[in-house]
Amino acid sequence: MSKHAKEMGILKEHLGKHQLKFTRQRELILDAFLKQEHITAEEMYHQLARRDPHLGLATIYRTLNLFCEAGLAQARHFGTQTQYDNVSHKGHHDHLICTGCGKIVEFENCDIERLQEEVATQNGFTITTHRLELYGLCSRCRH
Amino acid sequence: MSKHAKEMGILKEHLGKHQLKFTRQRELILDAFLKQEHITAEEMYHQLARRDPHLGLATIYRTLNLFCEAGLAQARHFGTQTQYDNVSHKGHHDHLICTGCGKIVEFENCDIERLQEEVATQNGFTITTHRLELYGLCSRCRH
DNA sequence: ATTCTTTTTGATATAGCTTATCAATTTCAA
DNA sequence: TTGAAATTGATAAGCTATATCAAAAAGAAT
Ligand SMILES: [Mn+2]
Ligand SMILES: [Mn+2]
Ligand SMILES: [Zn+2]
Ligand SMILES: [Zn+2]
Repeated sequence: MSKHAKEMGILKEHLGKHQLKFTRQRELILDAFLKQEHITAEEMYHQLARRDPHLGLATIYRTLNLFCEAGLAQARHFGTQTQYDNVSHKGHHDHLICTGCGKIVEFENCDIERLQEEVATQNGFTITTHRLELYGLCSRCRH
Repeated sequence: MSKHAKEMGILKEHLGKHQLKFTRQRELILDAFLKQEHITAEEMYHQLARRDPHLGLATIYRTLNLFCEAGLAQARHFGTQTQYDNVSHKGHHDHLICTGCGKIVEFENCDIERLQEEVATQNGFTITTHRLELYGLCSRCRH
């Protein structure tokens, strides 16, 4: 049984439902993606260049977007490049980002989530998604 | 006494401190900017094309960024284009954004702000900025 | 008012990231 | 094995924002 059998199964299920095919590239990229928490398409491109020098950047982008549709990834726009967040093994969360070293810490706070709903209700809105990012310095970078 | 005398004063003070010059374009753009809550550079470009067809897009971008440095504006990245937020007459706030019609509602919630600080402290971070955006449907678009 | 230095402007090229295009290749069900 | 349909990789194109640079404008000093 392969290391990422469960996620590979989720992908295959998604592929099956949408008349998409299981390819060597998709397997390769999923395997590498699941070893990361957050990664950009470019980073993944360089990382995989060793294993398969012919893998195209467009394929990386297409495949990471496919993972988003399959629920395995979520695109996040922290800086200039899109970060693909590996959400295969976790639920909703938000982020603390160190502007010094780029460190990203995930957190979940029910109280904040609840207050967001309150704010929305007060203004007649129904929330579908939200984005909460706290930027600052981690303890190491502050000193 | 002009309509935006106070803000024009803030701009002039900033210009004076930084060896920058007061130009016809800067005056024109500030005047138009202060009539908006949120606006993109392109929108402003088209709006002002009537008054001054020769005004360049680069000048709009430069000038709106100048307003940010002077504390009159804040750049926000809601969608694909940067929204310049007119903060000349208000303090910190976050946003509710309707994905149906594009409506933007501003709000401020001290409890959320406080909880954000708590989260940061728990993780050894010192927050310098944050971004909180709630996306959903406004009451009109839900029905 | 004129001169002169510095800043600004507008047109356009360029950058940076992501998606679109398309011929060649691969998948996979029949 | 065959053949229709999807995928891939190379590269062009799209889109927003900034960089470049010669010409124009600002404004302090004369
Ligand atoms: Mn995350
Ligand atoms: Mn605002
Ligand atoms: Zn750090
Ligand atoms: Zn709406």
